[in-house]
Amino acid sequence: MPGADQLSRVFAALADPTRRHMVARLTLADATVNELAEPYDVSVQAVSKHLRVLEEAGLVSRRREAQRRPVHLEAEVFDLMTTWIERYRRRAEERYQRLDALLASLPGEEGGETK
Amino acid sequence: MPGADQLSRVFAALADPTRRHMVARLTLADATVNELAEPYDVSVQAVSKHLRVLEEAGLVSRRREAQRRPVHLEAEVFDLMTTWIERYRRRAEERYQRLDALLASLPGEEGGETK
DNA sequence: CCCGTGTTCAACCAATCGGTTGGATACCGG
DNA sequence: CCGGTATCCAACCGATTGGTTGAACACGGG
Repeated sequence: MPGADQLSRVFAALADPTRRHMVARLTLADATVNELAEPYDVSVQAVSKHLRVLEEAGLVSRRREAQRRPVHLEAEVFDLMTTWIERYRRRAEERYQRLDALLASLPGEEGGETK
Repeated sequence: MPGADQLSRVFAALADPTRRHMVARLTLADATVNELAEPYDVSVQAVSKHLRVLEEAGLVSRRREAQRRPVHLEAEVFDLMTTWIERYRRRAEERYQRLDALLASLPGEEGGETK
């Protein structure tokens, strides 16, 4: 969507299985729109639209090469997601550790809610 | 999307900044719908809808506790994403290494830049 | 028991999405 | 310059999204 931040765009782009599949294919080699369209039974224009979504998310770039416009994966954008995910995963794990410590320090049966 | 796979659901769920913010908050502590709704100027029903999206993605669960229904983060689902991401990031990196090796082995004039 | 608080369900709405078809546009080879 | 191939832009369509409001449901405490 228009004013969306890049992280939202990246997640949204990868929410579509067709686009994930294209990204997977592009880890092997750059490809043209027609090559990318071949495995699916949708129109080339639909694939072109998917590529625009991936491009606006910063996941791919296109260069001009004669009539062709090969698509190239920009894998660094993955870091944006992993940074976000790892940050909160770490926080969640720390929370579990605190909870475990609390439970371990409790003397007995059930007890006093300290909140 | 009804028939979507879980990976698509997780990516789609996190494509919304409000939902990402809720997930971030839930790494600190479980919370009720009303507590989660408080920071935003949308209706409680809208927040309830967001929670349903997160729940269908497997990112949160809800238990019943008197009248309240506290929401709990299920952080393991993050692994689904990191597995996917790391798999293709690795492939992309391997591809770069092959490309570098190829370039290094070329009898080239310019560019023997080994970095 | 029933009132109030917390949450969900249902209908509706505008905007967006993923797809289509049809018509530009860009570039190369003859 | 002209034709062909590759790609994009524009208009349209049905389904989904994120939001609204209003009513229903589920409990626990006086």
